[in-house]
Amino acid sequence: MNVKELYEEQKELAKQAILVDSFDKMELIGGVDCAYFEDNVISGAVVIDYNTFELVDKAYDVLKVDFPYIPGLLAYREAVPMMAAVKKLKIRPDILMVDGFGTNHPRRCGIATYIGIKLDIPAMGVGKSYMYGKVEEDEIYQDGEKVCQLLYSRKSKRPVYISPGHRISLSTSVDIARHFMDGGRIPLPVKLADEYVADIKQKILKTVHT
DNA sequence: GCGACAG
DNA sequence: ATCTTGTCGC
Repeated sequence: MNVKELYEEQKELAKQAILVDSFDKMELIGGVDCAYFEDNVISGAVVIDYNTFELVDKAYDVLKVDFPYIPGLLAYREAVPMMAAVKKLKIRPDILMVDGFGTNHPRRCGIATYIGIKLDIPAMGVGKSYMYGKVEEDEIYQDGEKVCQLLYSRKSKRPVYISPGHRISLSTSVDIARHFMDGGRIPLPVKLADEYVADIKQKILKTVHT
């Protein structure tokens, strides 16, 4: 498939995105992220208890990189690995927090939306840098529609970009992100997933000298 | 043609 | 994302 066809697929998936809360509970929140070494992708998923902030489950996978990084097409590089890690979890999270964007995307199909639809699971995006759209104050608009909220932690000067992916609204996504913003810049689920894959990476490099 | 667009 | 030392600040 060429870039043009992938663009079309994203537009089709975007049409299927449900941007209103569509779940009956949010007790377990998942976090997913990726790390790299040579031509491998390490994907990791964690599950955090919304009320106690405890880590209740985690799983990872290591796969060969099979797609380059192309702005706007990150999902085609990291979605399969991330979904593989999520499928290995023993405990299913009620909502998934993905490192990246959701509907705040050139074709309204960031990796959070992509994964949410593919796995039919509520998903939201947590981006670390500007992606797309008209910035007004601390929110971002596309076609006059609010698609992203900037969140600033007490410390950091740089915000985190929150956007809904699938089966969840922007406001609820922001509520959840705020709930897990204890101190640091990155919401807990994503932060733990990030530390998790970084840890797995170190263990692998330490074991397999190459 | 130019610019911009996560990780 | 990743390659990398020291260094400024709470």
